[in-house]
Amino acid sequence: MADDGINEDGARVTIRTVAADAGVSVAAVSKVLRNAYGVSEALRTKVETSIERLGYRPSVAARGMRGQTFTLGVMLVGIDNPFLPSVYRGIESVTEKAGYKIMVGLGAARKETEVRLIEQMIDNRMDGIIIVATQLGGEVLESYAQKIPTVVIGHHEATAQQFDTINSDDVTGAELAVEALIKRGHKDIAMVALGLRRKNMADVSPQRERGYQRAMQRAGLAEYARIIQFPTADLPRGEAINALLTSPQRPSALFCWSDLDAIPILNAAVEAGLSVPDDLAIVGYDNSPVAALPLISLASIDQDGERMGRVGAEALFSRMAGRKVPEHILIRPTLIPRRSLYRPTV
Amino acid sequence: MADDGINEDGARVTIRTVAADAGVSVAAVSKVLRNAYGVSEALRTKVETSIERLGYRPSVAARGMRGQTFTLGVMLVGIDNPFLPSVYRGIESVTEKAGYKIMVGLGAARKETEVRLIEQMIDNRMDGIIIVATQLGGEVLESYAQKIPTVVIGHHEATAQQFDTINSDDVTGAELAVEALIKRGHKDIAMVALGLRRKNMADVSPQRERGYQRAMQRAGLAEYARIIQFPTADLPRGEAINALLTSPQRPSALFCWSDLDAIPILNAAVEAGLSVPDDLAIVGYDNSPVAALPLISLASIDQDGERMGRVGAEALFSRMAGRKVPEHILIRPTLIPRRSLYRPTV
DNA sequence: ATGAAAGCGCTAACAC
DNA sequence: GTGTTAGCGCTTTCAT
Repeated sequence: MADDGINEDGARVTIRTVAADAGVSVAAVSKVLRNAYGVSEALRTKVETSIERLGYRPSVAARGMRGQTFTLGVMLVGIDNPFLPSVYRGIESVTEKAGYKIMVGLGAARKETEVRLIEQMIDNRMDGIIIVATQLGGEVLESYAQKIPTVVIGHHEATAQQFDTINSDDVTGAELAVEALIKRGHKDIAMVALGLRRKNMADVSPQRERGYQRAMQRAGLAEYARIIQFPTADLPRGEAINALLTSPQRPSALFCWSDLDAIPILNAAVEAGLSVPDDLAIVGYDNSPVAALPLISLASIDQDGERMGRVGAEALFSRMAGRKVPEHILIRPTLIPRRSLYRPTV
Repeated sequence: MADDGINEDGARVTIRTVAADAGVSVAAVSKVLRNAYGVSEALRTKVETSIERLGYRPSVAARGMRGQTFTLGVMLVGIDNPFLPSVYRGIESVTEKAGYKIMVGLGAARKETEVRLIEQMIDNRMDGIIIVATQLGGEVLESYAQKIPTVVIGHHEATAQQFDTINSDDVTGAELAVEALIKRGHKDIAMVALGLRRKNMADVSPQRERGYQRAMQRAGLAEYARIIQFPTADLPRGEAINALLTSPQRPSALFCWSDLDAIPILNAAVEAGLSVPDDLAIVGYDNSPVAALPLISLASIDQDGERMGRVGAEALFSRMAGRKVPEHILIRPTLIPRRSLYRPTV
């Protein structure tokens, strides 16, 4: 049992145990641990041997009291959102290489929960945090970012000074979707946007609305343009979908701000006997795994979440290294065409 | 800015700041913090007032060095698994009430990743950990459980001594599925199980295989019983599905160990022109959100993940409070009938 | 009931 | 290049 960090006496193996075992000072061990400057090769190997043999593991708590914890906080908001796993993988791929740990905060998209999680991460002395898809406002974020290096992913705040933002170019994404629909001959194209309740000018949905409006205008279809605000709660959404599908002004095509709405709408449309895409074409946003299922086959805008995660982690590291001037990075999304946009040519 | 834990001088608010402000000793403040015995009402209110005014937040790191961190580690394996969010919500509902924080470890189902995460949680001095759906073996878990109060969810290890287990009654779940298929007149019922590579007698899949075998035997259908081992990697799965669907011995019904396999199979079957459930009935396991989509409508066994999470968190608290004798709890699952099992009577 | 003081395991000046 | 030592912010005896 030499590898459990407890020696034969049942005493915990600390930096002192290692120092004694290696016949050096605690400072020497600490320096080896941190790859600090000024250790001879001989000393280093001696210490490393002892560490190995004793199964020593540095206490994160003790470290956190003075130096770095080598741990990053990642706040994932909206645990069910299919977009998050890919972002997380991207972040992880960068942090792993850098030898950093991750502490995840999971939370429903409630502001108080988010605040609690951020404070928890500050309390835990994270070296930096990445906040994904938050509902929090710019002022709150600025104030936290003052205390801890911060990167925000999936939340537009282009004038932020204290933190970086990584976003999909949501305006372009919406334009891609609308243009694809126009190319298929659609004119009466409506958009389904995120309900008012949770809206906030920094959110992604309004950006997508801008792209939608722009594309419609540019194509001279401004008269058709209309945005349907969808409720965010689940229950009333069923009614909203029905209302939309049975309305005499039902559009011929729909651009949805998220697959979260597009998928239920697609389902309801088919259930109601409509043909997709003939009676109603649909393009969603996020390219979630479900959209790719053959029975669903929902065309969608792909944000490349993994890339966003990677870029975000890299930005955080450069910020932790001392960069002060904020970076606001947009990543170009792509359209994934599927059956909800056009029938495959048989 | 009294609420950011930093006072006007820019110095961090510590327990000493609070003690000075309240005119008491640091020991007194500590006692109030921990609701320790032996503090007068007067002192308590004085201290609480100061804490409030200064916006003091105890340092988790410092706490971790001696006492409890009031933080639980939750290890969620397989970030995409749709079963996990519900378990997490269950855990959270209990810990929140108890005033405990959660630190989440997210990991692909790779043993070395899992080991790293568990050790990270021990390093971070979590007060206890909940491990969900791990691939780790019983011996490894026992050895970690010796160092930290541990509860394992979704992993059968009924003889474990050092930790508790919370599981769906997977044998019963499988029986429910098979019996429902038999009731619909099926005889030639095959099972799709988790591939050999990742198998481990403690996993859930073998339990479901037992239930399948038992139900088939009891119905006198032992001659039809066969278990198809599915590869876990994604690529070869497409071929495995095709082989299954085009085989001359294609069964009339399928029980899948997980929706993860059932959904792609259902999709492929429909794409291949088969009628579900007429040509092939399917019952999955997990009742994931996708299964409920009308276009999918996959019958599935519901594990009630939220309840499992709640029960797991409660077990952990009682273990942290001193219980030594292990608990191994089974939770009865239910069948959610949908179109993949029977056509709705029109 | 309250406080003084000794650590917990580590980092980072600073001295040698 | 290596060691000594003073904290970091808290908990916890042990006096008072």
